[in-house]
Amino acid sequence: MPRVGLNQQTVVREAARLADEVGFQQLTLAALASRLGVALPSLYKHVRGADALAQKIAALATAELATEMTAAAVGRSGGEALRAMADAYRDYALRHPGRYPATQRVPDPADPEHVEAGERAVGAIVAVLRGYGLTGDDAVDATRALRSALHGFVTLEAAGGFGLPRDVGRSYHQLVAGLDISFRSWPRTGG
Amino acid sequence: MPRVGLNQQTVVREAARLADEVGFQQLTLAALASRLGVALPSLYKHVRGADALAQKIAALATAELATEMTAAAVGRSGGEALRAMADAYRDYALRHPGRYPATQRVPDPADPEHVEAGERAVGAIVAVLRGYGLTGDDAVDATRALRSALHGFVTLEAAGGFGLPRDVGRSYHQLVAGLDISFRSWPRTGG
DNA sequence: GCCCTAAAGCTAAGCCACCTAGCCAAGGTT
DNA sequence: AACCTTGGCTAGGTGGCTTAGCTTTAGGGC
Repeated sequence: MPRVGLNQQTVVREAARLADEVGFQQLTLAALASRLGVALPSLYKHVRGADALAQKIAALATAELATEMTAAAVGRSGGEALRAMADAYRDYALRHPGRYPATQRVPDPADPEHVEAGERAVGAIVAVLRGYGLTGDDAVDATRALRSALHGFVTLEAAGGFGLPRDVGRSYHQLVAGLDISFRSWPRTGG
Repeated sequence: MPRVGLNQQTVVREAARLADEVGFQQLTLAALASRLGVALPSLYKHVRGADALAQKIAALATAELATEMTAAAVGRSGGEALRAMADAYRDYALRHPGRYPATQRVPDPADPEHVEAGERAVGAIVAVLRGYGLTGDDAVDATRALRSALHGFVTLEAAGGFGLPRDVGRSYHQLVAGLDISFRSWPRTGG
């Protein structure tokens, strides 16, 4: 039996690719194993199990998303930064329909890379909000609002929740424009 | 073998109750059957299978949510209606953590009650937006924004995505306040 | 160059979920 | 009373995930 030469990274990357094709929920160890040219139990040499694999995909996807959000916002500020970051966010979700849902998994404290990726993602948002003068509790509230709006939108879009013919991209831009207005007039609690 | 006297409604209602206890994803036909005092295959006399059951729970939950949203908005308008409806929305999600995710399933065209429930839910939102003078394409965009924001928030909240100690209810109220501001200054495209 | 060992692969087997087939009894209808 | 619909059942099959335990590869030390 010739060795395929897998390691955790190759397994997780291929799993992420497969998830993008078939959907995160439909990702199965059996399909992944056959894709990698290996019998199913062999995967356990590289990954602890299905849940651990999901967590690793989450760490990967969160890191990728954080990187793209950060890249979009760099060199911009205020509404421009917000729009660029929001576009990058939706872009990622559309390009990676399988990985995206994984990004919402709460980071595993036992996985430093996952934790760090989550912090980078939130950090990107906080940096943009600072451009609106939002800090402290205000920034926490605004971060939650921004995450909710973007996540909710791309989730509903992916689920086919927007049935009407109205262009979805336009709706997204309106949503982001609304966030811009909200953040500019966000009530300052001084927290 | 004494008959238990099940029918589709009792099965679906108990399934919804069970989902609220264990989570929508963790709902299993085996657990439901044992809860109903019946062997697993007997459920198939009332429900076509696991997916059909999920769809029926979705129809039930969507109808309940639509009713509560409508009730909250009745007799109110503008920001007051928006806040009441948003509170009802989050309330429902918190009270019914198992049913809530089902409400995001796109209505089954073959199930008139499901379709009608979905229309009532959207109708409640549209009615509130009319109080802001939003109609046509503007209303479509605003509906999508509102759904995204509320759904995203309660989803992240349920997933434990809000780690910081900052009070979640306050953040939600800020989010809704932001939506109020956005809708008041929503760009009118005259669509 | 040989051997030893860690690790990467394998087969076998068990658990649990969903689903189908086909049987039997309960209970209302004629 | 006989009948037939229907709601329950058992048995059995599929496809997930997982563990146990074996084999062989491949690399490092002598």
